[in-house]
Amino acid sequence: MFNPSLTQAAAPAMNGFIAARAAMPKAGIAVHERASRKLVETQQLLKERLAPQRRVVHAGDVIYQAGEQFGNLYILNSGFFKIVNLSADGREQVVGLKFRGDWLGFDGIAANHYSCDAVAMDTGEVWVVSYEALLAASLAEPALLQVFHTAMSREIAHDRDSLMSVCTLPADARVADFLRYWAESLAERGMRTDQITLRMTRAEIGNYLGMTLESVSRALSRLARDKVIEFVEKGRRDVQIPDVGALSAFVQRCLAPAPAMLQ
Amino acid sequence: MFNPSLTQAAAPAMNGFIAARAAMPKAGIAVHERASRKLVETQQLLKERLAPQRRVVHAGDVIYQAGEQFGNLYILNSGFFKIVNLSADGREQVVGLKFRGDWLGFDGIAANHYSCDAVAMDTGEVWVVSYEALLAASLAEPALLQVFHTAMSREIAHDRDSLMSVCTLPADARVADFLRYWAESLAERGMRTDQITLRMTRAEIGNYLGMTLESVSRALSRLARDKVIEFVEKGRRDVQIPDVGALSAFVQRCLAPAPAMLQ
DNA sequence: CGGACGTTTGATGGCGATCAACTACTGTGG
DNA sequence: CCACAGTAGTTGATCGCCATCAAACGTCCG
Repeated sequence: MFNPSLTQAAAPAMNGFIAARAAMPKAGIAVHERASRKLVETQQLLKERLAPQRRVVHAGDVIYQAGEQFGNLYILNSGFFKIVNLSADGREQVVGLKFRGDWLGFDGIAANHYSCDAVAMDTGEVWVVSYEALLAASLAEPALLQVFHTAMSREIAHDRDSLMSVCTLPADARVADFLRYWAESLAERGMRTDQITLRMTRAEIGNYLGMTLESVSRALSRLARDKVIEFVEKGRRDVQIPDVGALSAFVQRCLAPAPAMLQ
Repeated sequence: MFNPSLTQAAAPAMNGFIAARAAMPKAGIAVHERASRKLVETQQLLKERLAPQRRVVHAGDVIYQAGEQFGNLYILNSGFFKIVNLSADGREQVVGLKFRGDWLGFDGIAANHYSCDAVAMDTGEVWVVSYEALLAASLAEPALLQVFHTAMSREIAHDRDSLMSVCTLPADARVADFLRYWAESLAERGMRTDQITLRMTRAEIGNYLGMTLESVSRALSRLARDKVIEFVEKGRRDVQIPDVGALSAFVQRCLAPAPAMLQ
């Protein structure tokens, strides 16, 4: 893992757009406010036009599982979900995390059955929408289709980012990037990000990031030692993140080839 | 990498459906014929209802790149593409491979600009369809929408499988699984699978699989030594795969904890 | 023919997996 | 209330896979 190998074959034509996004300063806050408002609007639209069945879930509840007949899409109104992929030989892999406003069940459309398990990690509420009903309703309200496509598109884009993290970052950086992602996700939804409660065990985080629970634990200890995060007293499940930017900086530090001692 | 760690936390409730799919015997051929026919029908539908602009591409051509304004979706009618993700700090990662019938550009819908580069790896033809035009046309022909959603859904499902491979398989198995995926992709499209031409360098394959080009090379040598694949004389770019099943078996062998010498 | 590029193969080292021991929190029953 | 599992997390010691470095070879193309 952690191979800048392609770079040695194809020169990385550094992209101005991408670089600009990274350089984005404190404008992030305004961006998050806008995103958060948009989310509320979208949820409102869905509620009005689809009148979805609401379903309360608790940690451990499975909302659909691999192999089950497809039919519904689920919109997460509160709580957290993990998406778990299963292989024929019994391997299991956390392939996604879902927050408020995210949709679940897209993977079922193509094959007409779901290909993953969707498991609640906390108390929450999901809205159940039949795929057929969504299509029908979107004839009257095209904005529904737009919302639906946007959710799918976001999922695709994020899955690619996940793959990139796993393929190009060393273990410590992956954990830092994971925390950054989690904090970003909360921020976009207008939630606090300075103190977050990880709803996953070290084993689950490790599985998601392609490493062992011990490595996750060590990485977190290292992050705490470097004051990038801080553990809240009594219980290592809560993490304080004074500065999300410090997490990004930590990732970059992991990628830096050598400290460049002199000069 | 290569961690069955989650299993130690959450018992893998082995899923009958998944197991059944793996056990699928020679029925695969019929499945592929059906898929291939379906593909032709779908392409026909798209051609008739959308009258897409056709564009011939050659190896190296970039059909869209990260940051570019979104507007079009692209349907691959022939040839091969790679999708390359770029990070702000210059890392680049091959996050997807596209074959005939696949769509490109979904990642642009959400943010209204593409987030990856789409690069041709061979001569081919893509059909250019404006997203707006697609939505408009699908009012008259709902089947278009179904085709579109199916393509997105398949992409999501496959991205998850990729993540699982990278996270749970050791290097040799990843390469074997990659070849199996490539052969499967060709088979589904009615193409020959016994002899395939990899249109990627070892460095590109390695990048896609999260390992170095040297590891890819060694893995291929090992596969050849075990007679799972065979190199065609003159040029290590062509690979013969006498039996795709042998690749799956090789993956399982890599996962098997110990040879279990006795008994 | 020479240079660029892709590939193979060997030698070595380091990151992270594995194994193991210990601590801390939680809930259960005496 | 405490004893107690049982679960989750931390930390250390060791090992092995794979990255890295290095050298050589084959192929392609000017």
